[in-house]
Amino acid sequence: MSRKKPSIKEVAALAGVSIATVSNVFSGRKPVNDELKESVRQAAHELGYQLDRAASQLRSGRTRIIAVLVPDLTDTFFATIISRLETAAYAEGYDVIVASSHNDREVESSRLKALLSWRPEGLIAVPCSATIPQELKDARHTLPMVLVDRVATRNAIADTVSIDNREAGEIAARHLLERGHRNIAIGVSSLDHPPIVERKDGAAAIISEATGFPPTILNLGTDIAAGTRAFLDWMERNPQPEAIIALTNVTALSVLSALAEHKIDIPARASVIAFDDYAWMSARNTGLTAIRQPADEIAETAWARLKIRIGHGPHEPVTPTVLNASLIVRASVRDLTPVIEEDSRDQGGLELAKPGKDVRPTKKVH
Amino acid sequence: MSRKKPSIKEVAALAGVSIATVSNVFSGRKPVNDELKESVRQAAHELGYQLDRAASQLRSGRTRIIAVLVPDLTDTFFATIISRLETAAYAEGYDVIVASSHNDREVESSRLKALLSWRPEGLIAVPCSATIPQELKDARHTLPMVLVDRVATRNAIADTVSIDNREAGEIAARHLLERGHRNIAIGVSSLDHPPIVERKDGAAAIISEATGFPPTILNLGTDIAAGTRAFLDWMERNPQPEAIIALTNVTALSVLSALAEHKIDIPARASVIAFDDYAWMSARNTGLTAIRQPADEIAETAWARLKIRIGHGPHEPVTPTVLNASLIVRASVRDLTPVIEEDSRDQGGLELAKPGKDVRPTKKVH
DNA sequence: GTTTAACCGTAAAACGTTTAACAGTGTTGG
DNA sequence: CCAACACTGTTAAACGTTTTACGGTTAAAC
Repeated sequence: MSRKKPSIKEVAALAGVSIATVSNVFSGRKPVNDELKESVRQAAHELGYQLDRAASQLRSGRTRIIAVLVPDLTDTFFATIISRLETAAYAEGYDVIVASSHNDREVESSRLKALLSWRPEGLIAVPCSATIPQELKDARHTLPMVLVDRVATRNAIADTVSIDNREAGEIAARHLLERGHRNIAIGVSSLDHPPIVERKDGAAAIISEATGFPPTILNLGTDIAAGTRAFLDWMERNPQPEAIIALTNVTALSVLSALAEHKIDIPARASVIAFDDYAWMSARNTGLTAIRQPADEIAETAWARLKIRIGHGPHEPVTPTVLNASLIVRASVRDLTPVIEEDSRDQGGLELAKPGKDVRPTKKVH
Repeated sequence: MSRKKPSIKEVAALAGVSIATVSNVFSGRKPVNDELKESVRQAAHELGYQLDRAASQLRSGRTRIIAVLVPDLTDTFFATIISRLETAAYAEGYDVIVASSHNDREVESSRLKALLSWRPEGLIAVPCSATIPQELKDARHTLPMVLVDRVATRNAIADTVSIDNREAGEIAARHLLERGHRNIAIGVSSLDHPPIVERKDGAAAIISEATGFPPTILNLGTDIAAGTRAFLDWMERNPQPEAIIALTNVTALSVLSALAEHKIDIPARASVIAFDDYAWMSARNTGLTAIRQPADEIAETAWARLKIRIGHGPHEPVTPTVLNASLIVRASVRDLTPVIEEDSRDQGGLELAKPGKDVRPTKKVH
């Protein structure tokens, strides 16, 4: 029970071999006679020997580290990505170092510096805003990296993995329109995030085209409590919309909290489409209709992409990968389309049918 | 734009000083003349110099690393703890390395080994089961560590931070009993987790005492989908309980999903007390009454404790810290106590009153 | 029986820092 | 005026690995 950690030298001494042999036993780099190997193992075990990473890294130049940066660890979407990334990387002998920018550009920059000081062999980052931090730009030619989610696909500085956000917005809007909604508000987290802008643009375009006027855009931020207040404020000054599209899970939570505060029934008095697909969304009597982002698939694609990049070096052209979101239909969107033939352009649909649960069967649309 | 990262040597050469001086400029260990300092900074900037952690660690023996192990990254409770820990540690110049055991003892052991190979200066761990992994036991005298949440407070091998789980269970049970519930089921995640056992025991004791018979215990596991199925299975074979205490946020989600599947209204047809306090719990028309664990406070306490331990060395006696959970009363528990004087021992209370929202004001009970 | 080759070990030189020991300057106190 | 000291900077020795170059056996090939 000595205080100091034993080094390879002591293992070598105890086993009666050179340190190079000990190194070879553990790294498997060169073959070692079986019984020697055994006695080295024995000696190492006896001393409780453990490789010193720092020394190993220094000498070999390989760190086997993958750095991961996300805007918020407590957002299940990012947590899912990290979790997936961690197992994938670990399975291939890499260790993952995680940092969170807490949705703050200053912090992001500082954490990124810390991350890079580990000399990672690869980086997977979800930038917290549209402005790619300088650290990333500087590193792009020397460090394999892939940017995920909050990135513009055009003119990206590195490989990207994201979803077709415009399409996602369109799907949500179309679903609402098909069910007869006209008076639609869109809750966004921040117009500084490219995907949010795209979702919003996608939804807004479809809605404008169908209704002739653009939907209301509500900026609710990335903090749930603040978003709730913002939505409540807005509700006080405006007529309540028929339907709300929340372009983020955080936004959805803000909207739902605000509606709950006023005991506004969903979907009887307001329809909601949420973003992302979490357990709590279906663990309610009126399950939330939502746009699902394939978090697992995003993580796996990013990892696959990073490995390719690590293999190929920086001279391959930048590759954007775009995945597709899908609509999960549950019960939070009311169907306003009248069963009897009527003027479906009627704007006052809200008061038409009497409140009641939507009893259509739940189904998935690709 | 050279491929290779510049070392301290090149910075020294460019600035025309010795490498020791460069080191002093960055570490601040010894004072350096202002203009020299400036020219070193200049040179470093010019070359894009960045300290090599591996070399630094190897020589100094200090890693400034805190290792953190949790059972599941996607569980918001743990994510919150990590997030808090990360900022606290970072503010004091430490870097955090996170690993998830994915609720698997094998994985836990393997990840722990990886974590320890970083030679961290401290470790904060949430073990995934009651059996403390051997790696931790081995390290307890050489590595400052604090065990969080899933630990028994008695005979702990290291400092612990947890909540008073028995009390938490009691609070939940008492709340239900006070509101006239008798037929109570308890959903647990795993009886291999000491806190869960304590919560269960606390609740069960109170319930047994009041009703004369023990509550049903439902083992729903740590996976939401599996838990939902388990609960549905159970519901098929048994009369639905008046009230359910879910001793975990995952369990709560399982129970809620199952109830939602059968469109069982809360609290009209079933009352629910959940665990932990998340945004989605209040973002519903009938907010969930829940036992709140102070995740932030747990993280901060653990960090404070770890710092003390790092300062004091391993010879101080082990200190358990116990925090308190609190009941957040919302609307998911129905009040069965009759307004007119009646036999409150009536077991068939379920059919008595007609379904309706509980409109009592939301209030907190410490 | 000598040459080659294959095999398995070892010695020693890195890797990029930190740090103890030292050295060269003023500056100050006696 | 000299010893003592503070102040800054340098030299060189670590730290624990990996890895290159080499050496010594043994077996195979001629």
